[in-house]
This record gives sequence, structure tokens and C-alpha cells, in this order.
Amino acid sequence: MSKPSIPQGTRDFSADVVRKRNYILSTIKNVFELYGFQPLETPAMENLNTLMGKYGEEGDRLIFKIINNGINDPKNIDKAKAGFEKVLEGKSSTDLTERALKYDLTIPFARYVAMNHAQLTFPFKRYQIQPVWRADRPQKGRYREFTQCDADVVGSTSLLNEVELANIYHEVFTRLGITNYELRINSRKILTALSELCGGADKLTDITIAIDKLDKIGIEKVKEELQQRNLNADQITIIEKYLNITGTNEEKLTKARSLFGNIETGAKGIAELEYVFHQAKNIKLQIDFTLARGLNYYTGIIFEAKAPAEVQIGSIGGGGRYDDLTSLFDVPGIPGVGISFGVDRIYDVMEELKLFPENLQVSTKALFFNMGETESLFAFGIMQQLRSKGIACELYHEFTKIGKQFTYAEKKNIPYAIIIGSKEMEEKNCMVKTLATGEQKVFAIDQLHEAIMNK
RNA sequence: GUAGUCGUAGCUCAGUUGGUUAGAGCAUCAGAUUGUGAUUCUGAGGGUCGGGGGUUCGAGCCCCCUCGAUUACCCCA
Repeated sequence: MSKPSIPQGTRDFSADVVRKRNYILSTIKNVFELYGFQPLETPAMENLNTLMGKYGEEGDRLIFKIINNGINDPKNIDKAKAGFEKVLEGKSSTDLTERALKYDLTIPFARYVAMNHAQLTFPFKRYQIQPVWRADRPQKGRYREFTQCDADVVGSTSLLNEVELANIYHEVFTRLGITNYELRINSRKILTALSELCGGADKLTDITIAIDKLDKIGIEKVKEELQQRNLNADQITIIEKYLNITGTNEEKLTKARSLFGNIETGAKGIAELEYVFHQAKNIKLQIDFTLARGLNYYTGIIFEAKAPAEVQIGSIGGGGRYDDLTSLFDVPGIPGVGISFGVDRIYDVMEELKLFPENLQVSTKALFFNMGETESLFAFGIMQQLRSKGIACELYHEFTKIGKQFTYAEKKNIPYAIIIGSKEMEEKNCMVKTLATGEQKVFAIDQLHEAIMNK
């Protein structure tokens, strides 16, 4: 047996980390519920053809595929070999892999809606908090297994949904104490209008991929990339003009109107931004024309939440409107909009800014010392009484040196030691010691519960 | 998938131009100490130097391959 290990990019979470993660997750969940979203869980694995082709070429490569069982069965062996040949050519084959781990929560959700649309009440608001898997190369803040928290509304085109989702971001970050977050919005329609100005809608993907990198690589490199993506000098000039739009949100909208106002999609996009921006005045939305987001199914407003600039962690959430996600599964006409929180990155932000509350690390309240065979059996009975009254406690597992039992209590952050030796048994009392101060006091056993409660 | 850096005890790390039996601190365990945590003292255990191959009289150190961690790119949360 070699050294035990876990797969690349996965993690074990110890108690203190789990508690901190749960704090984030339950905060998000509570806010989702407050806004009327219902929980949904979908399987860890989906049929491969549910996922393939939904995330672009790069996405397909990053899907974890699960090899079929029984491929060594003689009656399957020819199929398996043919499947393997296809895989070697870089294609996927259901003869070899029929299932895959889910890559995000949005596509499985779309699949669920497509399967159940006849039963669902629209607008359907669901939230989903589950792990997803990507065969990406791990690095800082990026893992192969990580948790996504999504909330989506489908079956409604109302921009009030966007306003509500923006408020959810605000509420969650405020509750977590991340007050300096940035929430940026843009409209995919504006980017579509830009691509129309630059010769055609087929340029949209090239443009979005390039300008998405602006804050990372700078305007010159973006221009180089646009050039490599076969845009000519005039088109690049238009894009540069677009990217150079600055000022307050109102000023940006005015300037954008002069660029795209006479293009239908452009005007629509500007109107969308204007609406959301005005209805969500209470939170500090920032219109950011350089925001593009990679995923191609977005069609309207897009969001990106960024961590406070001082921590250099970048995006901690994103989302947007998609007009017709379920048509991928042959159920057209169900529009939707959704957002997502990046729990792992939020964790890093909170760790760095020391935002976790102190009292998260609750543990056993009291440790009964083991003072011998009969004493420990007696203590066990007392302990069960305390437990039945809701006090978390434990009994040291064996009779050993007192010092060792103290050390155990100290390491587990147990605040109180309860000592019942032969003397205490006889006198029907017990010694309660507060470890932090070293104070100790004798209580009658039937007063023990109150004594602990009052501490 | 591409490239850089790093892998020595449970943890953090020393280890000289390649040279005897690979070290330290912390942690662990035992004793001094069978009803009070600290400190101190004494002792012990713990390593195929990530793995494999090569060069050499001799490799923790040099070379190749491989695995893992990490960082950047691509892409993304």
C-alpha cells in the first residue's frame, strides 16, 4: 500500500474549516430562502450527452467522464474497443463513457426544468448548493471539486428579477461582513450591438473573450488579441472607443447611447441597464462595459461580484440572463436569470479580512475525567443526564494520569472539567473546574446542570 | 493541455565542490509525578531523503523519466 492521498485538486475539510464553510453556506441559504427560492438537488453525475457541447470546446475537455462498468464483458468488448478508438481521436463515446460528473449547476437545472416543466409553477425560483467537478489544473483558489451556490428564476422576463438578484448579492455580502465588495453589471445585448458594429454577430465570442481580459492584460494586449482573432483596424478602433467609456453610471449610459443608440439590440441593452441601475439604487451597482463573461448562453444583463480590491482574489460570484436555456433540451420558450456565489473564494476573502465570528468553533462543553473503573461508570450515568438536557459533554475514554486528561480537554477547547472520584461519589458531589481560569468549585450532583448552564 | 519553482522525521526546516552511521527545533510517547494543566529534567520511538532508472569507487546533492505540491498561461468560481 502506498502512502494514502486524495485526488489532485480535492480537499479534506477539518472541523474548524467545515464550521466556517457552513457559516457561509447557511448565510447564503437563508438569504435565498428569504427571497422565496426553493431548494433543489440534482445527482452528482449526469448522462454525458446532457453535459457535452454546453460549455464550449474548452468546457467539454474539462468535464470529468466516468468510465462505463462492464466494458470487459465479452459481449461489450468490440463496442468498447470502437469507443476507445473514438476517444483516441479526441471525441467522446457513449460506448466507453455514458456518465460524467456535473460541471456546474445551471445545465443540470435546465435539464430538470425541461423534464418537469409541465409540473412546475412559473416563475420557478430555485436555489442549489452542491459540489461540482472540473478537470482543470488546480491553482490558487481553484480546485477540481468545489461548491457552487446558485439561485435562478425561470419563466419570467421581468427585470425585477435582476433587481432582486442584485439585492441578494448585497444582502449576502453585507451579512458576511464583506462590505467593500464590488457588483458590476453589463448587458450582453450591448456586446451584441458592438459586434454588429464590428461587422457581424459571429464576432461576438471573439470580442467577449478578448475584452474580458482587459483588467488583467491591459488595452494594448487586448488589441493584439483582437487582431489575432481577425478583427481589422477599424473594428478595433470601435472597440477601443467602447472600452474607453468612463465616468459615472449615468455618463457611461449617455456615451453608450451615442455609440449604439441607433442599433436595436444596443438600445435595448442600454434600457435594461438603466432600469436595473435605477431600481437598485440602494446598492452600489457599477456599470462596467468591459464585463463580458465567458459563458455563451447569456443574452441579457450579466453580473460579476468582485472581492474587495485589497485582497486580490477577484471574482467571488457571477451570473446573468439567458433567454432560452431549456431549448438545449428541446423545451423552448423558458427564459431565466441566475446568479452564483463562489464559496471557496468567499472563504479566502473572509479568512484574509478576519471576518469569521469568534464563536463558530463550539465544541464539547464539559469533559468528565476518568478516575477509575467504578468512578467512570458512575460519571457515565451523570453525563447521560447532562446530555439529555442538551449539554454536549464527553467522558475521557480510559483511566490515566490527570495531566493527560487536562491536556486532552485543552486541545479540544473544552471549557469545563468535571471530576468525580471516589470521594465525590461518596459525598454525591462533583468538582467543576474552569480550565481558562483554573477556578474550581464543588457542586452537588443534582445541581450540576444548573452550575454548567450558569457559567 | 503548456511552462517555471519545489519534494529530507507527524510539522517547520538545516544538510558545505558529491565523501564515514542523514541532523535540529517543535510535536508524540515513557519516566521523575497514582487527585490538578505550567515549567524543568531524563529517556525513547520515528526516515527506502516522493518513486524509478542512470553517471560515479561513492548520490539527499549531478543527469533522465515519473508522481505529487505550487505558481503562471489557456479557461474559469
